[in-house]
Amino acid sequence: MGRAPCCDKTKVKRGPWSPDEDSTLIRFLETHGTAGNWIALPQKAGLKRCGKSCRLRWLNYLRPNIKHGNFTEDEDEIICTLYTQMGSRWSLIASNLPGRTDNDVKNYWNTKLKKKLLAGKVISLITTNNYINSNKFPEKSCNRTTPHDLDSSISTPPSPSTYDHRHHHNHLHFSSFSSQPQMISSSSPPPFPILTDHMGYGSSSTLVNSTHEISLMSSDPTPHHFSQLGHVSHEFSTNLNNSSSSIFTSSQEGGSSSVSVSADNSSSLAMENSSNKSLSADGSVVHEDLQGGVLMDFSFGIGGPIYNEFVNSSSGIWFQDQKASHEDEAGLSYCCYPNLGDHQSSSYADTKQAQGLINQSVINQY
DNA sequence: AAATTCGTCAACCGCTCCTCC
DNA sequence: AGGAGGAGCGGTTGACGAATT
Repeated sequence: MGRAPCCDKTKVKRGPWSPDEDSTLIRFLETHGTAGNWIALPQKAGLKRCGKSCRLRWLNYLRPNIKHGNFTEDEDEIICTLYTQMGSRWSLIASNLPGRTDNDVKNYWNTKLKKKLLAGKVISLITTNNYINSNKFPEKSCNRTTPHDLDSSISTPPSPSTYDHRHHHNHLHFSSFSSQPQMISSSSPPPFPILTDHMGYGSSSTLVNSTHEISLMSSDPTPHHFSQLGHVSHEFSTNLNNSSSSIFTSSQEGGSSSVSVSADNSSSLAMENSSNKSLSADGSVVHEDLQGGVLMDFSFGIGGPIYNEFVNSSSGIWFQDQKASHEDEAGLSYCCYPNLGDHQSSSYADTKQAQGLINQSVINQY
């Protein structure tokens, strides 16, 4: 037997509030206050609303000194800092931002700040890693995020009791497949840049090894079997000892993506995409010089921009498509597992195959 | 120009927390 | 101590305008 609902849902009005309702609520609250009982308030005020709805309307919209929109850089910073420290405790975070409501902060985080931070973090992460000149693979690790843990790829806030600030310094933290987030520091220097692109529908990837050779890998139609392509129809350079080399691949939608890899001592990678529209709206990062990191895939032609994918070579990062454009693509995720040797995959057409492969490999190897 | 997709955000839902009796 | 019920919270939904195809 469940708990009785707070009001009769069939007898209360729902949906957007009218100006009349707003003024009725404001007048009542200014005169009487809540009298410590929101549930009884609508009846007293003459509103055909649920008490909870009244409370929400007042707290999030009508009460004095509410600020809407236009979060400042300072506020961004506060939100990011507090989110890192305490997670999605929106009311607590909002209490540090005068005039902001928990709902506002939550919406802002979910719609804008998360993406902004993600892009920034990726740059930050990549900037901290200098791995073109490294020639050793990191220790075995299985740092992964689940497709549902996009937040985790930014930084999974641990529970306050276990959080150790010493480990939170300019590294991404990943949670494993276990339901409980884990703090795993990506302290091992990543080995080599690895990039993948979706040349055609099958999985393909480009692997840059310690001698700066590039291998283009592709899966045949059979899952679990990857083989090195004998040849590729894409122009690429096999010599990264030059100060600058380029790899050209084609995106699925026909636009061509150009990745310039500079393998000189500065260990920088510059990337650009000649198909502007295939960049995500918030993908300005691809125009920046990235230190020792490689952008994976630029976009999929599935009806809209997606988050750009990056890989930190010591840790796979899962990125999830935004809202599915097509039903059967709902919840797609892309993955990269640099620590699994040659097996790289990100093409959405075989995500499930890759996932199966990766999961098996993980079981076998870790 | 119309259709489709995306982004935003107010509002809702259901759960836990807290207080009072 | 424990049960009832209101308050508070965080996740999610859905309407709607904007942007894109």
